[in-house]
Amino acid sequence: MARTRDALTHDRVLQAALTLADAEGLDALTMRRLGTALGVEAMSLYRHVPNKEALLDAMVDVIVHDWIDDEAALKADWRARIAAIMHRAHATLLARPWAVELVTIRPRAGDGRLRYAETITTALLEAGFTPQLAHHGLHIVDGTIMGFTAQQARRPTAAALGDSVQALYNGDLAGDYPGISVTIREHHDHAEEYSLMVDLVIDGLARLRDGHLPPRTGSGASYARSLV
Amino acid sequence: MARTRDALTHDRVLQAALTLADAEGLDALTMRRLGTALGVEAMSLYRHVPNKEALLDAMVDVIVHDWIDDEAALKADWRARIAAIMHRAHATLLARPWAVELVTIRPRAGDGRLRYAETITTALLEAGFTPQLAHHGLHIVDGTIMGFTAQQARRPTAAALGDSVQALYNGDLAGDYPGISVTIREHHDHAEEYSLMVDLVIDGLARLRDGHLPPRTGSGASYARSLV
DNA sequence: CGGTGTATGCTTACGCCGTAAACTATGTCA
DNA sequence: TGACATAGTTTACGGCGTAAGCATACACCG
Repeated sequence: MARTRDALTHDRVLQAALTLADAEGLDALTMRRLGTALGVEAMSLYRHVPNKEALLDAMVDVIVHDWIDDEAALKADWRARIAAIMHRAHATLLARPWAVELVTIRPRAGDGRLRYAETITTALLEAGFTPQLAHHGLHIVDGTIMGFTAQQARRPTAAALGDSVQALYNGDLAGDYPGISVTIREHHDHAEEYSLMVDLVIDGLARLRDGHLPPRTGSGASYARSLV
Repeated sequence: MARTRDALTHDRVLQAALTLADAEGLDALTMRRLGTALGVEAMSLYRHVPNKEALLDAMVDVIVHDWIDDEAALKADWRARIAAIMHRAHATLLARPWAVELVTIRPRAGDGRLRYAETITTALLEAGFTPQLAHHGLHIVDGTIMGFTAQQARRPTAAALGDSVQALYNGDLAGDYPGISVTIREHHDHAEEYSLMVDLVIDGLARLRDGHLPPRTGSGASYARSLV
């Protein structure tokens, strides 16, 4: 049945997978359902994708690549460049909350992820960071994107978040948790908060580059030891 | 068969789940295998746990609670207090890499997580942060823990990381990715890098409290728009 | 001491999942 | 025309989470 028309391709499978995940979440992305979405049996997909893992990795790569897909922004000053990537990543992930899980966990690096890392690294190197500090910087930027976004993407599901959080809003637990009972009602603009963090991180990087070491609190080794 | 001896309890199930995940990873944690580990059929577990999701949530709560389980450290100066929590969290998660996936994704907040949030929040409030800033601060700290740790926990699996990273080390891709080809060989001490980030974040928080706003790069709204 | 109610764990079964293996139908080119 | 490669199908297997109903053994009461 090698029809020429409507032939399946790796890319059609990949796009359909993204669409399905967008529409119904990651749990709905099964090989059978993906097949159905493409009008095809599940096993047919295996002609174009070695296994589901590889498909997920490819999805990650598409998403991460998108973060640096803005030529205009990438010509600016290093701060603006990195800010652009961070904001784009944030927006992408909030639009596709299911992707957070994939992006934060999957280790396999395809071209998209490498290019993303490359873009940040060269921005830092060109801005006068030492290779060592650029390396740290990449991890700092990457970690900030993942951590912040994971956390904010976690929130929207707050409808089904657990009674405790409801109770907190009602002030019912003010005795047990006085601090968060106060702060939980604070005005909360995700974008604004993220923006603050982005600028804080970029400013921190600049200060590091210029030799302003933050006051050290300790190496952490003692805390690690206290776990045993 | 309500034996008095060796009776199953919620806590025994929970502990066994943690042990199994520690020993063989999260994929190995199935209800059947967990039952076997406890010398019991899978369905017996459901007398003590409503479903697997709830078990995973309970595991998360144990882990997060552990982050603030250090009374000595929690009496110190606010910087040291937050640093202690962050380092403890990092150490815990690196020791239990499988937990990263759970902790970063699961939204349901039990007592452990609430108490963790409470501890950080009150530390900040006591240190003179406004409720608004304390709220941001909690998210900043939490995001940093998750993001950084997820990333570092991702690395160790680098053995099975993909040929591209191997190639990078060999310098084979220096043409395509000149920046990371240079920086990837940088000396890399996870603990030291994390320490740097912790201090950078805490210093950033202090500066925020004291009114030193970092130079703003933009609200991010434009990048969000550029996605459409 | 014997009977009974109830908590605890077991058995069976269902509908999902990812995917291995073998098969069939199609289009290509000699 | 006929052989071959390619694309999609069929069938099947072992594993998953868990619903439903059953069996057992203890705790308590008379």
